[in-house]
Amino acid sequence: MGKSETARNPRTPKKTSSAAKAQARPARRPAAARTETPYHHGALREALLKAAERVLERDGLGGLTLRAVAREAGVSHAAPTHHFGDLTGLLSELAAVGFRQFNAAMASACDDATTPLERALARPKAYVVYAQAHPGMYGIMFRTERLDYSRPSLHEAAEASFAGLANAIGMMRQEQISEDALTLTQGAAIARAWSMVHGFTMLLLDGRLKDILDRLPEGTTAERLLEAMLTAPITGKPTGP
Amino acid sequence: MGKSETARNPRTPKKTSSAAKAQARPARRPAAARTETPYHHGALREALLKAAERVLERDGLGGLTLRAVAREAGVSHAAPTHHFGDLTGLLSELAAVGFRQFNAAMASACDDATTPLERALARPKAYVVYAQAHPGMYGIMFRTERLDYSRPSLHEAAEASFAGLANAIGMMRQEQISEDALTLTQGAAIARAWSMVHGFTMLLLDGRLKDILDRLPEGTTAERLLEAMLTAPITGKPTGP
DNA sequence: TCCCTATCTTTACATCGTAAAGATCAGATA
DNA sequence: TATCTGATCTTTACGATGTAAAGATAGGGA
Repeated sequence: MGKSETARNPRTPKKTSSAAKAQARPARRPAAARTETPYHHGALREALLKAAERVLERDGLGGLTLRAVAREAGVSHAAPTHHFGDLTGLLSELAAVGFRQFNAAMASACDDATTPLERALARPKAYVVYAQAHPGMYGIMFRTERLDYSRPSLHEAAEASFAGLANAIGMMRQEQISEDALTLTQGAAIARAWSMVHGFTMLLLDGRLKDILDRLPEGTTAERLLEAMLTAPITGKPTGP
Repeated sequence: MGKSETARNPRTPKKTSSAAKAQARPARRPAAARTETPYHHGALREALLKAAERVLERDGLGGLTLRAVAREAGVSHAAPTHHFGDLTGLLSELAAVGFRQFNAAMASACDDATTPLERALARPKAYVVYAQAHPGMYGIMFRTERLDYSRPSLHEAAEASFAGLANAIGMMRQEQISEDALTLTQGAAIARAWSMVHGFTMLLLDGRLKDILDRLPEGTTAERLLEAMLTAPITGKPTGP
């Protein structure tokens, strides 16, 4: 507290004497042996992303700033610029990390399912479980407006996420989902599944389902409500509000 | 461009001479006759909310700052503080305005419906139409994290919105929705309807449904997709080719 | 050995939210 | 009528943020 913006291992700022140089850091830095970061970090990009994840979990979306991330990584506040350009760049790369985590969680959940009902519910449940476990990351992925989907890493990760969803819907409907054309029914099925789970998750994270949950039978959990929501019988009429 | 933060009708800053006073503004301000704002605005609170709405439509969520709103209203940057406390206060009151607009649009749309199918689809369609017409306001209502629901105006407006939704579900299911208790089936129906429409809207506004829409038959609109999404059975086998 | 380029730091600036103190006005009070 | 008081608005100030630009430093090839 009270430290002036940067707190590295103190280094002589002006002197370029090679003696001080040799004393201050290892002569050659033998491939990730030192934990003390020298002037050139070596893997600052990854370090910044991990620092950003820590800041996000600790301080939430509002606390995730370029300077806070740089502070957490122990570098100057302008260091991230060289690796991510601007805040949008950092957020986009972080969102890409999130999408990859997310996709991995999905794939893992689907592998564990055996019965058809389990296979149908595994994905949406994993979706909500991930969001609840990483609300900050989910916010980066789906709440932030400052994302640049033209960045290849983010584009690919998000695309993979969508492809996984479309594929799951196709599996459930026992038909092949074409890459370049969809019937209205297919599109509606995908949009419905995605909208339902995504909407449920956002409302849940925003605390807007609290009123409903409180009025449900004692001890009804969000997962149980999700399950009921997904498996409810058709009432005969359209399902809109 | 380049004006130094505040631009009111120029006023003598130090002189308190009553002659200059009489010249600079009307003697009594006869109940909203002058458009030139005197020192005491008279209705600054409402003026700030309208200014905020303009800024939101013009510059989007990212451009909506306390200082921008004050600028738009033609007052000093600290003037909003007295009426809204802080940024959270302004956003919350603006969100309340949005919820009231939203509720009015819903009610109006339901009134126009005649057939049962129309009655079922009127609300979700109006929901999406409102969000598309006022994406900034929808963002304030559902995307912002800085909202204070303990403020009565926001709490009531949002509560009314939810009550309208629950009521519509009750009407459709032809049963009374109790105020203090819900069956799991009822809760699931409400959560499903809300999640579906809210999720669809967010995905649509974020441009995430663009891929789907592009792959659908030529000229399929978002509304048509929404309709198909709402009128098709939830689970089951493919109903078409 | 020397220079070149990528990487990181320092410095600077405009903008933002917020707090505090000063200016101004409307109406009550005398 | 004159003064006082509280509400309203402005001015000033401060720390934090994103971003640009210039300086410092290393690593690797000429």
